[in-house]
Amino acid sequence: MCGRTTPRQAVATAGRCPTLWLVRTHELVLARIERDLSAGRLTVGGRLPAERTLAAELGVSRASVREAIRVLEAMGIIRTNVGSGPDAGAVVIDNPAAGMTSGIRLHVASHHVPVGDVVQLRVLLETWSVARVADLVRTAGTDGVTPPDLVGASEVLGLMDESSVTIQEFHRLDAAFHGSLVALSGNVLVAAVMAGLRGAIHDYVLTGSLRLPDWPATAARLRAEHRGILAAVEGGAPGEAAERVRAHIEGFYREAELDGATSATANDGNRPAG
Amino acid sequence: MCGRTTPRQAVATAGRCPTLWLVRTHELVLARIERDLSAGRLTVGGRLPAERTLAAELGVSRASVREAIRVLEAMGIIRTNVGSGPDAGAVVIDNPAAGMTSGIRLHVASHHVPVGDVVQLRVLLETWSVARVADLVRTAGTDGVTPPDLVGASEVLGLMDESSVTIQEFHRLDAAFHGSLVALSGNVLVAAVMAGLRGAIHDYVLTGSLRLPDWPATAARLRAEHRGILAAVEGGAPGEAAERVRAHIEGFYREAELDGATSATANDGNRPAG
DNA sequence: TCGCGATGTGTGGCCGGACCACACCGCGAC
DNA sequence: GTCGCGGTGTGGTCCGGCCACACATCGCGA
Repeated sequence: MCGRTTPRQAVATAGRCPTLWLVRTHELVLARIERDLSAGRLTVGGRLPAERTLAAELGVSRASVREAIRVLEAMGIIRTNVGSGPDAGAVVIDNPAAGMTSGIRLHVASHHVPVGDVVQLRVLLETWSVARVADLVRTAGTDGVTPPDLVGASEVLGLMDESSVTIQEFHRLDAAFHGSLVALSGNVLVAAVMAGLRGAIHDYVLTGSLRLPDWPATAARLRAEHRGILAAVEGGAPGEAAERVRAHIEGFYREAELDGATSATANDGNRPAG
Repeated sequence: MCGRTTPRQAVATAGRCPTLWLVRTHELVLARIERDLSAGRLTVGGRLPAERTLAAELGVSRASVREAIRVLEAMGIIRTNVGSGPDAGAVVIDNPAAGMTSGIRLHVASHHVPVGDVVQLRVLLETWSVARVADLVRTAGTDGVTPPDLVGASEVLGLMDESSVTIQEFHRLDAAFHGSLVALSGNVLVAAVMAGLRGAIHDYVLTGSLRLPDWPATAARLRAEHRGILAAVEGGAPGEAAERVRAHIEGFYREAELDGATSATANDGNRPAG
């Protein structure tokens, strides 16, 4: 036996311990939950069994259950709450962006993923998204496709025009605008990755903005570019929308001097602005 | 005080507990490690302090440290090993794909991210990558750019020609081929996301392949398509390479009947906008 | 009868201590 | 010199406990 005599040892027919059953205990819990998710026994909004219950059911310690729950929480699969009532316990949510955000942020922190790569991927996803949405606008009606609803994005732009918005609020609204456009592309995974990218470098963006010599001027330019992007989308011009988005994003990162060398071509001069 | 009197309580100047210091203990550990990573005190290949040491340093319990370590492990930031020696303990690695894989897989399992969305994103990333690599080939030499090294990809194709490869091996090599092309694009984040996408739906692909009526024929077609993609890349033809990749991926998923409705617009053909 | 405080119950959060298997390291016997 | 064996430090696992929290219930007094 191993690690104290335990119910789990009853499963191992015979012999040594960890290397033999070759999965750590918390992975066993993860597997169980993933199965429940897959089989539909657990759906968004549902609740996991209580930690103590789950531990007893699986014959593992509560500590192992908690480790698994932490992982799921980090992935944006569940959310935990103390207390009692309908919202207490570990409820299944679906927030892929959360996991993306922390994961990417950590890898950026470990200096293995350059900020430039993040920006590059963001440009790729976002140009694709707006092009797609613009194309939906263009083809709407011709084949029964309902046109995408752009009022949300438009309203956000209205809020950004308020002169009282702080830099923080501005970026929050900016995220909302870009996010709503990407969401209209219909691909939830792309939207999640996008949100993750944004979140991962949010601090960089904020500190970069605070360094800008003339934020009001920059903000005004960004507002105008947003209008232009939205107009291109509303006009059903995929190519123009994509190009405007590309210029918008790359321009800002260049101005904020966040265009750190991409892992791509670190050798050729990728610091055009000086 | 709260949760038994503990060193940590000394930090809280006064008052209630969890909601007041509003971060869970393991997040405190995560923050510390992220700081160390960011500051370069912790680099790839380095080792975290022992769990007991870390717990003592931060004034938290070993359980909380372990929860944080589980999260980092799930993200592909660290890898843990028992025993002693240079490889023991929690060593910093950098495997973003691992976190992506499990994260995406879980969200697919929870029925919130359709397989079709995964495929769509894969097509987007991979067409971009091969187009980029092909463009690098095309412009190589003209401005001091060293041409990408395609021998690795070519060798993998050679291995796939062996008649003895099983379906499992075939898909492993297929992943290696696509992975090497994406890696040549130079964007490590794109490569990581790609690997994550592949891993997340690997089981689907495998079972889908086993269902195919005539696997040898399919395999032969896939091999030919790989050759075509590689030729287009080697020939410096971005557009052709991208189109071949798109057809290759979409064709396979359609044949294997894995092109489940995308969350996007299940009605129109999921053409990448344009 | 109605309102409201005290009490009960189930939840996650956290702790400390314990034991195990493992891998290495160095000492001592041969 | 070589071999064997115990010491040491590591993660892996478990147990039992206590706390704060939020809700549900009951009982008491107005």
